[in-house]
Amino acid sequence: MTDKSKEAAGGDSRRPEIFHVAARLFHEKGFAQTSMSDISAALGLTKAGLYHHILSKEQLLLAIFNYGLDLLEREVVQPVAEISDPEEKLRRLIQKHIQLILQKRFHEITVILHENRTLHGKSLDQINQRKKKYIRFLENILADIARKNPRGKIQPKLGAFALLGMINWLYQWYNPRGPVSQDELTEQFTELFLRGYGTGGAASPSSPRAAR
Amino acid sequence: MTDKSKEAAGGDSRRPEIFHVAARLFHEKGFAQTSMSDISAALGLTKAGLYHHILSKEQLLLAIFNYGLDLLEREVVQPVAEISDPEEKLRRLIQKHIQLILQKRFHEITVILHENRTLHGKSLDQINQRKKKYIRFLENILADIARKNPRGKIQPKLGAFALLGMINWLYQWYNPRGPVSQDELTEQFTELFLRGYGTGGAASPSSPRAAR
Amino acid sequence: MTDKSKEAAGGDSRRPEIFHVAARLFHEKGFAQTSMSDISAALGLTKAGLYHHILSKEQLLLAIFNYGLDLLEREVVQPVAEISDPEEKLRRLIQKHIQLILQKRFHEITVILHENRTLHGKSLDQINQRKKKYIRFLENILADIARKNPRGKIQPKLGAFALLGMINWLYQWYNPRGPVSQDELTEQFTELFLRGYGTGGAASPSSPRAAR
Amino acid sequence: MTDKSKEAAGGDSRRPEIFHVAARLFHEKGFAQTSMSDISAALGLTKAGLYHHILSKEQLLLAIFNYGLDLLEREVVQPVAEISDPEEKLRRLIQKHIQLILQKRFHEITVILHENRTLHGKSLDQINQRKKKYIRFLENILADIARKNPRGKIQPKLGAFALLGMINWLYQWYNPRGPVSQDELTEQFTELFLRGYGTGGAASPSSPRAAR
DNA sequence: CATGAATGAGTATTCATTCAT
DNA sequence: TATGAATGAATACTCATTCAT
Repeated sequence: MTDKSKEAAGGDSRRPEIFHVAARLFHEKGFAQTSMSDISAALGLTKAGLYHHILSKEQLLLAIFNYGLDLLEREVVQPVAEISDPEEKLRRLIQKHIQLILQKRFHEITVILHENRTLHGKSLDQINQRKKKYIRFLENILADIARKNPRGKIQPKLGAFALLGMINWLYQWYNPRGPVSQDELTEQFTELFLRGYGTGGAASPSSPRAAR
Repeated sequence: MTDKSKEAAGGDSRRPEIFHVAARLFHEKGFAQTSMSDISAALGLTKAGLYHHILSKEQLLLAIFNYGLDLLEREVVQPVAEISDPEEKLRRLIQKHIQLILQKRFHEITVILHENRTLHGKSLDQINQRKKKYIRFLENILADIARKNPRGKIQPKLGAFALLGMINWLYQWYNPRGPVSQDELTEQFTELFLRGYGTGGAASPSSPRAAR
Repeated sequence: MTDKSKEAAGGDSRRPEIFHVAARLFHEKGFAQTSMSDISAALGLTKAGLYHHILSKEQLLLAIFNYGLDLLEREVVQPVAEISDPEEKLRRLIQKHIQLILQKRFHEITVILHENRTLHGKSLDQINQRKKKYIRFLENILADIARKNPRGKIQPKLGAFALLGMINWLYQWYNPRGPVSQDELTEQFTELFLRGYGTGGAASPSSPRAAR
Repeated sequence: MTDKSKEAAGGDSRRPEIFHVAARLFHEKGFAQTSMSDISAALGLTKAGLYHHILSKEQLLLAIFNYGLDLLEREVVQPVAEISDPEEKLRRLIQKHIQLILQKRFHEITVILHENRTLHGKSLDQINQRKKKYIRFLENILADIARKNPRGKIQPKLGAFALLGMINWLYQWYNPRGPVSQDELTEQFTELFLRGYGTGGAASPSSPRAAR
């Protein structure tokens, strides 16, 4: 509220730009290999100028983490939560999660995935809690499906981590300008996971369009 | 014989120990956040003493990468290559790859998975070639299965990366002292992927025992 | 304006002081034996503070070289170039060159003479070109004299290097507070070289006064 | 006399080779930039092996200095001392000194000229005394000439340093494979200096042959 | 004689951060 | 807001030298 509002979101219009540029650099070179000089230069600021907007390098990383997790909640969790059918929920979650990783604020998400061991103490705890919340959200969907469909033998927890592994690993290899389109990718990953988990193998009516 | 023996494998009995300790530290703190002082202290050496055995921090990382990829070839590729039935090949690869990540030289493998953007130039090229060789090995198995079993609709390339994502992501969450045993994990991941990829869902005769 | 102003000349008022102090230390102890710590301490700065003004030790040396060669051009070449009579040109060059070595920015010039093998690559090429330009300037004067005065049998090139050796060697032995005054030195070196090269031995009207 | 005779010359046949190789490296890269590793590698020894022959890097440099000054005395001073005519003495000294610098043990002599500020304390004093002895030897010759030939007005001390400057500077620029032969160089430098100093300008009967 | 292993002190350089202006 | 100057602590790496074997 006061002028010292570096931590609060209010009144600093350059902060989203700073987060995004920093996230891009953290993604490209790694957090430890990116200097505050790199970031300020990429922003057209001096080092001291950058410090007018942020408190420290670690707080900057924390802000990026929270920004990325905000996106995850807004772009994946919220739309999915509004759906009632569990299988349809899962289909949509896969589609939206892939979409998030591949298109929206790619760098912020990648930093979350890669700079796992970088945060410490309270910051780390806070982030881990938000991550766990998402995992439980996914686990619950899988448990609902399993209840309706006793054919499957996969534990929801293992299914959840398998699915997250499949999707999160994308940042290590998937090239959006390569031969596999995002729609194709989404369709095949959905098919692979749903059939593997023991849910109806046929493609659902909600055929994946990369809804934007 | 000369000082150059740092590059050759011969006659430096402390090198394996150095690799393992360094790999553990790189895994725990990250490559960039681990100082040569950390490594030498963990080895009970001075910094200069450590440099008697290695050429540079980057060469040390490269050596660890190659050591880990040697393990992958010896412990996963070679045993699997001797099998003839494609589906049996895949089952064994999943089992052996999980085993490698969870038990054998855990740190070396984790460093390979995590410190992707750290190497540069020729070292990076060399490592990437070895990685691609493994991916092609897995793709070929999947293609063989698809040929025998036209029911599946998953492209071998996407299947390969999905499987690698599932398994490699383990290092981010799996706790060997947690409630899920390694056998259980192996069984469920095998079931999930094989059924999802479109191969016979019934458990095969080679029920997974974490063969040691 | 940006951090890049290290390379440009503008707006860093401490740079001349830094050059001079560094040149003094390089002269006294040699480039390799002078540490950046020595230089920063002599300037009343920390090491990191020194690096705020310069890019590297090698760039610092290069800057000193160029500064010294600037002096040579301003204090020797330009005044001499305005004279028309070749013999008078030579007398003035000897006087001015001795003056430069013994009085003006002694250290900068000495570093140029002594730290010959220290620069590398492009920096070395650039400096060598500037040096060669001066040698050709002197050679041309000697060639002009030889044309007018066919008595002499000394090749201009050998004459030039002999003269440069005589004068540049001064930094190895001449003590300004010793029994030989700078005027006396100038007079005798002029006499020795002109008579030896085969030009009129009588003292010229421009009797050497160490003009300041 | 005992086995500890590292300092004495006796009983270590590899020492001359070591001196020469070290002198070459000191000349090429400078004393401070040459590591004991460089030297031992160039000799095909280990570092510790090198230390069986020498006491320290500084003692090694001192030994090279003394070796070079031994050469100067043997190859220049002794032959010249046997001549009686002063002018002939001077001619021969010029010829022999140039010869020493350009052919015989080039590196040892160059190190003496260049690594002036490197020695300290007693070693420096000892070397400086030997150097001064040579300068006085040359000064005496010039004084003898001046006594016979009152035409000259150059002080012997200044003449001596001028001549040493001309000749010693050769190591900075003269290329033995260039267009100027060593005989030509010797002849022209002799002519230049003798005429300049005020001694008979005509070439003497002892025309310079690069006596080997 | 020779060596592999080791070291204490030092080197140039970088970095996140601060502060007077 | 912004900056130029500055810093304390750290970083990867090197070096001359020693010593048990």
